[in-house]
Amino acid sequence: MQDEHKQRLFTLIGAIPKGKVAAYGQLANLAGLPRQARAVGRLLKELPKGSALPWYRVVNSQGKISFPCGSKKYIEQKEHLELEGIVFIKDKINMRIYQWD
DNA sequence: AAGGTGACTCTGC
DNA sequence: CGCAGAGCCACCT
Repeated sequence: MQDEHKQRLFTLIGAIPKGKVAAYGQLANLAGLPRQARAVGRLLKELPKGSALPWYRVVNSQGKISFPCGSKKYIEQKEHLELEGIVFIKDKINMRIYQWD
């Protein structure tokens, strides 16, 4: 993946408003990378743990967290989101309401 | 160089 | 709502 695209993704993710979320595929599209939702996931995976990027505002298209329910990562992400006012129902959120745009 | 993998997504039952 | 199957595609072996 090109550096240019990585930069665009970083910028986009950093631009997600507090209290809103974006799907992997959505970000890929906005960055000019159609059909590369997985690339977004890879990028987030390689982030340093102390990154300032709001990686937790990225969920899958179903409005669910892409980690095994109950895992440490899962809980960490969920807490961040709830702290911003996002409400979980049955381990998922209402994308109609929270999706960025 | 061929095959496996996965922070994905869509469709259908 | 849940599970399965099938695309999809950059990376790693």
